[in-house]
Order: sequence, then structure tokens, then C-alpha cells
Amino acid sequence: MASHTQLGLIIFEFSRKSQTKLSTQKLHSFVTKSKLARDPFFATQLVRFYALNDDLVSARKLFDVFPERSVFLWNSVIRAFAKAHQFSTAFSLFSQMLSSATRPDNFTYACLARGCSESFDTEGLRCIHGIAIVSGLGFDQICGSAIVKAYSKAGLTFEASKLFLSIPDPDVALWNAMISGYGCSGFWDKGVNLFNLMQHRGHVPNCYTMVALTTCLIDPSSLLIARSVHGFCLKINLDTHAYVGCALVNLYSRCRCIASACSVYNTISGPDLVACSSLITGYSRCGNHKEALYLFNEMRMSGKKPDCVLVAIVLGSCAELSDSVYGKEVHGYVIRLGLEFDIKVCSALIDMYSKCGVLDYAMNLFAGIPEKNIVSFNSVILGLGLHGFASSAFEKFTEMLEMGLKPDEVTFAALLSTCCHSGLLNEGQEIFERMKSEFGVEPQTEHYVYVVKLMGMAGKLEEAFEFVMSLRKPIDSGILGALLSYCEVHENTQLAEVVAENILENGEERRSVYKVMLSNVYARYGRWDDVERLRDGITESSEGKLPGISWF
DNA sequence: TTAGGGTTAG
Repeated sequence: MASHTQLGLIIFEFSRKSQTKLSTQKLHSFVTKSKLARDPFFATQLVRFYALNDDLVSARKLFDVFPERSVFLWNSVIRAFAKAHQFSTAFSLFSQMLSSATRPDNFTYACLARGCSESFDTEGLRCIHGIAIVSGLGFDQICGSAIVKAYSKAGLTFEASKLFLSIPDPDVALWNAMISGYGCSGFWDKGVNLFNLMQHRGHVPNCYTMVALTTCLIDPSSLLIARSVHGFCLKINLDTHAYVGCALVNLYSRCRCIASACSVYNTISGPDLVACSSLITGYSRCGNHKEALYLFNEMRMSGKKPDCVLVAIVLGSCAELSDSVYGKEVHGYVIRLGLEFDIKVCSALIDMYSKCGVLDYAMNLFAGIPEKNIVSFNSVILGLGLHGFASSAFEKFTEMLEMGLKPDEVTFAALLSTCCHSGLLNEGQEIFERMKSEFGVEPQTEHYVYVVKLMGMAGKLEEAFEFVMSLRKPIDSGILGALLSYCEVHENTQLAEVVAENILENGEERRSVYKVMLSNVYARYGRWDDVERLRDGITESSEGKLPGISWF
């Protein structure tokens, strides 16, 4: 017969490695009969095991009757509830702990900080940090890394870096937390600098570091650094690590470099749902929708079950392809999986059906949503607008406001798109103004593009040009490109040249596209020398090819 | 005498 300790360790190892949910019933009856649960170490492991198997009732039952509650047992039960997002129970347990004989330790605060972060409780987080300081744990590495991470996730990067800098000789986990913190706050350069600094201070980056570093790099402008990060991972043999591999797939897909994303994916042994989802998302993001659907199908065949977000992305690909046949198939699959009532899935279905021209399906789905939210309203407004039902789209907008929902940037993009589809210049300009003044939503590139399109469609090119030039520099090439396309439509060569010049000054990586647009304008007027000059420029340039750089 | 923090996507 195994000793309590041995059995506890076996369960601990088992719960760490177990990939499948197991019945806790048999274990529970065995444990009760053998009175093993009286062993403090064993009890702690059992609580963790129950939690891993989503059996919080048994975890709580065991905890409640256990006489000697060690700090490990307290932490395990608090962690179990916090991880299950039952934050009020986790915090009430902490409150009970404070009045017990057991003092919270660094792990307790680390766990609570994470709980605050996941429940978006910034005040609670500050409070936990304060209590940790009072308890003499203000410079603790474990507590510190959790609080740094939580502050960063709450957008309080200053607080996070202040805490990080105050801790003498931070360990690798703390460096990782701060690199990731900078990454999730958009300070990619600070994250990369910290990565270099940690090595300078003699710390060896691990898999967590590399994952954290990839989160700093978010768009195609980071491709050169992304390649270096990949090279570094290859050098330290971490490129095939499950999480690092996934992070690299995501990184390359954010950089719109789907070929590299694909080649990293192919090196991952036994890609899991996250790896698969990452590549499907990458395909979808890069406009390779057919590949996205193909991989989704393969994933389904292999028995992996997608989650709501992946289903929504795949439906987005169906919408882009106007493939209502496959979209309906996915709809059926969604029903079989029991995901049809998820608001994200439902909104994606509305979007898919309306983009595939089946508006009545979309409207029926919308009508059936019991608790409509901003996402579902945005989808239906966009759908109505696409089909030219501008007044119905605006009615939905009013309905949404009456329900007390706050419109976001997507709502206004949908309304402006509606105006474009119906050629409603005045209404478009009016909603654009209200967006800023009444609702405090800051316009983004796509909103400006819609306004330019509205003016362009109405032939008001000079007005559109003035509008564009009044924007903060540098002006996004997408906005200038929209104006250029209407210069082409209205055959305004003079303005087209000025606009094109502005675009080319931006050093825009898609400059070939704009050069072709300008050359089309020249061609219309028979300016063949200019056409040839531009076309030569396109073939001579080395766009798309990137020189390699290396950190080693 | 063991355990607990810090990972990945949309």
C-alpha cells in the first residue's frame, strides 16, 4: 500500500499531466474509505485535483471539513475558485483566512492579484498590493511578478514598471512578467530593450520569455524583429516548444507572413487546438480564407472541438468568400456543438448570412437573441446597411441607444458603411460628427476612409482633399488611397498626382498598388511615358523581400 | 517534507 505522501505525489503528477477530465467520484469514495484525506499534504493535492476536474463542490466540501488548514491548503482552494472565475468566493475565502490562525503568504497574494486582474478589479488589485506591502512582501519575487502582470493587464504600465524597478535582483519570472506587461500595453520597444537587458544582467531567457517577447510584436512593421526572435528560438532549441511554437505562428500571422507561420506550424509536433486556431486565424487575417476553411475542416476531422471565438473567425471567412453553403454547414455544426446561443457565434452568423446575401436568416437570428449586446447590434446594422436598408439600420441604432447600450467604433463604422452603400453624404457627415462630439468615440482610419468615400462618391474631391489634409500627419495611406481611387473614378489627374505623391512619401509598403492606380489615371490620358516610368519603378523595386538581421 | 507564480490566439 502506498503511503499518503506517495499517493499525494502520484495524484499531483497525474493532475499535472492529465489531459482528460476524469470522474472524481471513484477517487472520492476511495479516499473517504481509506481516510487518506486526513493527511494535510494529501488533502491539498486532492483539492487541486478536484479543481482541475471542475469539481469545485468536492474541493470545497473537503476544505470545509478539514481541521488543520495549512497555507498550502488555503492557497489551493482560493486558487481553485479564482481560476474558475468565482471571484467572490475566492475573496470571501481570503477574508476567512485573514481571521484564521494561518497567515497568507506570497503565493496567496499572487493568486489574488491574478483574480483581481481577471475580474477587472483595479481597486481590488491596488488593495491586494497594499496589503502585500504591509505584510512585508512588497519586494517578493512571486508576489511581485503576479502584481506586475496584473497592473500591466489593467493598463497600469507605470505602476507595473515602478514595482518591477523597486524589486532588487528580479528573477527570470519577474523579467518575463515585465516584458509581457510591456507587450500587452503596446510598448514593444521597451519590451525588446528589457529582453536585451535581462541577458546583459546574466539571465538566460526561457520559454516564457520568448512567448512574452512575441506578444510585444503586433504588426507587419515588426517583421524584421520577428525573424530575429524566431532565429533566437531556433538557436536555443525552443522553436518547437508547444507554447513558443504557437506564439511564433501567431507572431508571423500578425506580421501577415503566412508562409513563415505555416512553416513554424509544420514543425510543431501534435498541434493542439490553440496551434490550429492560430494558423486558421492567420489564414483568415491574411485573406487566405479558403485555406482557413480547409484547415478548420481538417481540425474537425481530427476530433478537435473549436471554441466560440474560432467558430466566429471561420464564419468570418465564409462571409468573406460569400460562401453561404459552407456557412450553413458551419451553422449546423455549431448547433450540434451547442454553441448557437453564444452571443459571439450568433453575431458572426448574422454577419455571415447578411454578407452572403441571406438577410432574412440574419434578421431571424437577431430576433432570437434573448440578451442582445453591442456586438449583435453592430452585426445587424452592418447587414442592413449592406443590403441598402439604411433607415432600418438607423432604427436599430436608435433601438440600441434606447436599450442603454453604448455604441463603439464598430457601430459607427457600420453606420458610415450604411451611408456609403446608400450614398447618404449628409447623414454620413452628421453621424461622423456625433460620433466624436456626442459619444466621445475617436475616429480611426476606417471611419476617415468612409467619409472620404462618401465625399468621393458625391464628386466632392476638393472637399475630400481638404478633409484629408486637415488630419494629423502622417496620414494613413489607406485614407489617401481611398481618395486616389475616386480621383481615378472622376478622372482628376491633377489631384491624383498630388495624392499619389503624398502616399509615396509615406514609404508605404503597398506602394505598388498605388503606383498602379496612378498609372491607370495616366493611361486614361495617354501619358504613356509616365505610365512606363511608374511601371518600371514597380518591377525594379525589391518590395516584399526583406533582408535578414540577427541577434547572434 | 513533497505543493503554490510567471505562458500561447482570436
